[in-house]
Amino acid sequence: MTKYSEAILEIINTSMDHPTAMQIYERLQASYPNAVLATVYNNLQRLYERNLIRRISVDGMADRYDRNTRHDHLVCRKCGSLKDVHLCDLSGILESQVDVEMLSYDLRISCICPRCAGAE
Amino acid sequence: MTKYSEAILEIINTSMDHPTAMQIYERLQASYPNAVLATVYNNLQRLYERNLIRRISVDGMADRYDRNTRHDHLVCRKCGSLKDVHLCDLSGILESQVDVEMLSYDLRISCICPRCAGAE
DNA sequence: ATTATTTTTAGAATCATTCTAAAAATGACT
DNA sequence: AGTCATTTTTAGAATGATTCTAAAAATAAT
Repeated sequence: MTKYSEAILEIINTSMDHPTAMQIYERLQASYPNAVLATVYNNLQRLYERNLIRRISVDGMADRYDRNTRHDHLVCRKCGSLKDVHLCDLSGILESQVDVEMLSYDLRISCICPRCAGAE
Repeated sequence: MTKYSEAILEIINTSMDHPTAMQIYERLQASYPNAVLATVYNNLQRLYERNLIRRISVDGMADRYDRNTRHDHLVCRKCGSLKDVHLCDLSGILESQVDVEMLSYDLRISCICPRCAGAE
């Protein structure tokens, strides 16, 4: 764990808003003004491979990063915004239905967020 | 529904391999050799908005498209390959736990595909 | 038929992300 | 504390999927 890894992991673990690489980069500037965007990407990739963070890809938008805690997401079908939601753990149910080793699962519920619903 | 919409929807509905826009474009060439890639993107976008097809974004790869039937996916954590899997319908369970209108849900099970598991 | 709307086209533009190669930092082992 | 190997950082270029633009064509509406 280098200082950048630590700092980036910390940012993700304390952010509630599913930041993009760019947003993480901006937040990192506060403590490391000389860090470079490529470093953020490098570290995000490594943290992801080590399974320390989650990555959420929604079409058309930059990937977003999230703490690796058990929770699910509401995804707005219009604007792509994410919201955490804590549903029951489905691991057991799913594991019994799948014949490969399940590393994790990702559940996204598609909906229209209040903001988009309001803007009709 | 224009001829391109129809043809592209048909391609997606009869493809079992989660094709990318480029692959759909290539397959479309068989019946419409003059069609253009932008047309494929335009139509994919429209079909998606009309909820006639599914779109699957996995980080780092081109989006893939899929029939809009109830099924879930195994996603290889290494190579990103997709495989259909038919798990029980969770709509009921989920709907009761969420306080917004659920349009649909997307469940991905992360695993290592046989090919990647073999290549150690 | 005329007008309005939607779709297609070609190519440029965008933009997130990855790549490259060199420099720096770190770690391992004497 | 010195050498060698490995990992990380850096700057900037390159990539590549997707979107945008503006004009032409097709389609639908009146």
